[in-house]
Amino acid sequence: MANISDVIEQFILKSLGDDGIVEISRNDLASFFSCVPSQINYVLETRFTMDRGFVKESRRGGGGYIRISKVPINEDTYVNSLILESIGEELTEKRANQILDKLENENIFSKKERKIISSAICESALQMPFSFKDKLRANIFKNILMYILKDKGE
Amino acid sequence: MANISDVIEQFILKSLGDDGIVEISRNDLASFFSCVPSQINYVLETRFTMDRGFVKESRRGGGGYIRISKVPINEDTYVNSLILESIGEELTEKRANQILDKLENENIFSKKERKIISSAICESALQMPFSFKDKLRANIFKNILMYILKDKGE
DNA sequence: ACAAAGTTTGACTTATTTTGACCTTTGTCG
DNA sequence: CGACAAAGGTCAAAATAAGTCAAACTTTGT
Repeated sequence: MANISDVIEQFILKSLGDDGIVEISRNDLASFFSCVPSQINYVLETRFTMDRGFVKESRRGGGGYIRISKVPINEDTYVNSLILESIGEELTEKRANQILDKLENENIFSKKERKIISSAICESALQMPFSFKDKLRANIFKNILMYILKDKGE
Repeated sequence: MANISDVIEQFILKSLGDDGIVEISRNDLASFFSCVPSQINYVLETRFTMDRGFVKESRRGGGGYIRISKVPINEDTYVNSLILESIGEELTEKRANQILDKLENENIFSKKERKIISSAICESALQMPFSFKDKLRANIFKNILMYILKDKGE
């Protein structure tokens, strides 16, 4: 964890209240971590994504803020939207892991199940003599999710 | 044993902690041994293979790393023999399901876990414009098993 | 002596983070 | 209203790191 982005991410995660909401000041955070303000945007863009279940709101000007909220989801709706829209035709490993973060967080998959899935779609699993991996990954992922919808509760 | 690859191999092996995990920086290691960075990849490819019980993860960019974990593959278990001999280079869907039956029977995988795996390696998941599926399936399957070994008990 | 196998090297590629210059929005005060 | 300060936003260049691949070289076995 040697990069500052990860440190800031952890800091923000810890700052989330019980209601899953935190309000930060971009400039304050940046100066607290001695980095440029846009670094904060970078962290928000790469880590507090919709895929991971975060919603961001902000305001500029005096008294400006950035509010980050972790949104609760409806399992069926969420899984459905992953299959139908969110994943699409191609899926990078990074994004897949973000989605898995969320799915594990929401107890749709256990820790072990999540690891099974990530090891099924990681680079080393999809070793092949040409580049088709993201398509394949999307396909495998959706296939697993379809099963989750189908056999829920079993 | 005077070649640098063997020396680097030994160095990495010694660096493995009690948990069997070590995190290295490719560039640092290369400059420590005065070799080109890709030499490190060569060592990893030839010595820290799945067959020898190693799992590798890495990240590029600032704060990048290569993490090597040793999984207890030397214990003579069913899972080990699957990885080392039984599965081999190619695996049909039928045979995969036979193996999964047994793994579920032995409580290595729950019913749900088993279904996740079978949906990750079934025909429809591995849809692709040519035939390579059995190889891919073997690879994915072994990869999953490696992770199971790696995180056993967690 | 030669072919096969294994090792070394480096040019090129891809991924990720860090930094900074410039832009836009909002609030306040004269 | 208009100027200005206080926030946050955007985007691209630079820096940091790892990955790939093939050519050149070395070792080994027959």
